Formats: sequence, C-alpha cells, structure tokens
Amino acid sequence: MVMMVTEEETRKGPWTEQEDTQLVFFVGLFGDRRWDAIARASGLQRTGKSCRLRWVNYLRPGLKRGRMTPQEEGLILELHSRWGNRWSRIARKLPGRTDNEIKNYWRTHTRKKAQDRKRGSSPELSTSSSSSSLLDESQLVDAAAEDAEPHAAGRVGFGSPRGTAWEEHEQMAACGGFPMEQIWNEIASSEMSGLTCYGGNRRPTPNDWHSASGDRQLDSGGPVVGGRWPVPDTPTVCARCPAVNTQCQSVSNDQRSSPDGSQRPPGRSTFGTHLGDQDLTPDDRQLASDGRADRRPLDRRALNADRRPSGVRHRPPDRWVLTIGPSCANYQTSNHWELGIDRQAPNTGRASHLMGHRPPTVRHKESVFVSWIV
DNA sequence: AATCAGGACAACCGCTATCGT
DNA sequence: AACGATAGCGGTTGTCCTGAT
Repeated sequence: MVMMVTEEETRKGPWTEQEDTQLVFFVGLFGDRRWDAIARASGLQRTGKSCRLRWVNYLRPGLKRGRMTPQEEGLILELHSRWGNRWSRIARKLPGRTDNEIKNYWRTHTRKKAQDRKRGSSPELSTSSSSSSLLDESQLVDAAAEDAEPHAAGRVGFGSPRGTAWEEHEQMAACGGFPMEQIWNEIASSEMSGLTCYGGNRRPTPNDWHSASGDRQLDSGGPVVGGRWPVPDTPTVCARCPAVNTQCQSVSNDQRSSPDGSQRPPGRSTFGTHLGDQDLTPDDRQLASDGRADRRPLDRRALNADRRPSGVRHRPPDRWVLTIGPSCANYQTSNHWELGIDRQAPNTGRASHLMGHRPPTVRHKESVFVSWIV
C-alpha cells in the first residue's frame, strides 16, 4: 500500500529544483515531521536528515533572505554575548532567520568584528550599551525572560518535541512568523482547478476529494477515509517530472505583479537559473540600489547558472503549486500511491500531527490514506 | 588577464536529547 | 527501565563568488 522506494544510493550535494519540488510537496502532505518517512515516500534519494535541513534552512516559507539588518546584527551580537554559540536559541529571536544562517553570519562577519573589538579597534556593533540602541527593546526583554526561564520560550518551528505545535503556532504568530494555518488558508483561497494540487503549504482538503474522480472520497468527519487525486481533463506540460512519477510544475510568486505593476512573463521561473532583475523583491532592489547587490548569492547563481551542470543552487519560490496530470511520461505505467496521514485531532479538519497529537504515520488504523493515480 | 585571499552560504557530520514501544 | 528511532543542534567542510594585487 505504501509506495516503496528501493534502496538506492543516497544522494548528496546541492539540491535540484526537482528535488525541492518533491520535498515541498511531501512536506505539505506529511507536515514537517517524520523526515525519514518523507524521504522514503517522496522518492528522493536523500536522508531524512538531509530533507529536514533543506526544509528548515531553505524551503520553509517565511524565511528572510538578504543581508542582516543592523537590528539583526545587533541582536545577534547581543544574544551571542549572552548565550554563546546557542545558534538555534538565538535564531528563535530572529524570525525568518535560521540557526545555520546566523551561524554562518557570525563566522564571517560578527566573529571578526568581535575579535576586532577585543583588540579595541572596532567602534561599531559593540555588545556594550552603545549597541543596545540597535535593538528592539522588546526583543531584549524577551531574551532576558528566556534567560530567567529557559523553557518558557518556545521554539520557533513546527513539531517541537518540547511543546505542542499549536503552542508554537501561537508563538510564531506572536513573533511575526508564518503559521502554517495562515499559509494554507492563503493558498486554499487561491484559484484551484480540478487538476491542481497544492504542495508545500497545503494539504488536500475534504472538498478536493469530493470533487475527485477517484474511487474513494474523503469524509471530513469520518476517522478512516480515503481518496484519489482528481484526474485532469486537460493534459499539461510535464515541466519537471520527478522520479516518483508525479508531474509537477512549480509556480510561485512569479505570477504576481512586479513592484512596478507589470506582470512577469508567463511561465517564467523564479529559480536561480532564470533569475533576473524581475525576480528581485523590493528588498533585493534596495540592496541593489545601495551597491551591495553583487554580494548576494542569487545574483551570483544567475550569472553562473549556465556553467553548472547539475545541482544548481536556486532560490525557492515563496509558494508552491504542484500539478499532477496524465501528460507525464510515466503516467501510463506508474503505480498507485498511498500516503498515510493521521487524522486524530478532534473536531478539526487539520491533520493531527499539526495539532501536536501525533506525527503522521502509516501504521495506525485510524489513519487517513490519501492516494492518487499518477 | 591571472592569481590569490577571504566572504558567503549550502550542506554534511557527529553528537545529544527526546520520544515511542 | 531499556532500547531503537528520530529530531535537533553545533561544528565543520566544500564550493562558488568577489575584490585586491
């Protein structure tokens, strides 16, 4: 019943667009837990650990990109002086920044400055009282509170073993994060045709299954139900057909209006290989305007995209849409998938693992089995 | 133009904590 | 309580880029 991925050599190195697409899609189904299961079910030849890292540090929605702001720089310095190399803890105080990002930042920028400061040569970014002006006072108050009561401050992220996902949801909302509920709602409210499923930020809703042409339908109230992905009427182009035989096509904010009001060219990718000025966010443009845009990795990637044979590092879209359709080359011969998603959260339409009740699993009888034909 | 040093950052590795059985 | 599986964390490495020489 569960699609099996044969034991193949584990891939390492930079992630490809296709891999990202697959990962985002399956995280949307399973939630950002059970990384081993995601790695297996997705067909990615990656370890669960690698999948988690990719998601947490790169694909997760809401991540900030670009240079650290002076406020963030100051906060990093302040918190590092307070907590040392507790990167994840520091990252919780900088919404949108990952521990990896902060760690890298510290290694390159801040550590050097701190060393300079120790030698008394750096007038800026001091951890002394002079730097406090750079900081949001409330952030320092929060940090102080966490000092006093380390476990009271929750982790920014989903599925923490130290608190319920719902608590973290609230905490993320409080700190300007990106509650999954909000993301899903946004995507659910967007246009959705019968042949489109949304990966990454949204899992199928019962309505999706009711409208499906498959053999089973999902019942929003029942404990054990199943469904099948709707089979599209109109073939679509298989842009990046993953190894798991899902026709997928990532669509992202390239469909939105650019800051000057003009539309991007249709079909344009936001991935690094196609990055151009039109792909810049307003923040990017600001960076460009202050003469530092050339330091941004996205531009470097764009400049060198043609030279990279594989594993091109690329910018993930802010939002993902996966399309499953019969035009996929493997459509005729591929297998029937089934993925188990627990649905034990009482009185909600949310998958239980998002409520902190239980991670998704295929082992429990009360699981909802979401299946589709590809 | 070529070379080199250092910055930037993605990704991996190893260890530890936590959870489920 | 013990054990295995999994997630999370911090350290490190590898690669590519820019700017200086």
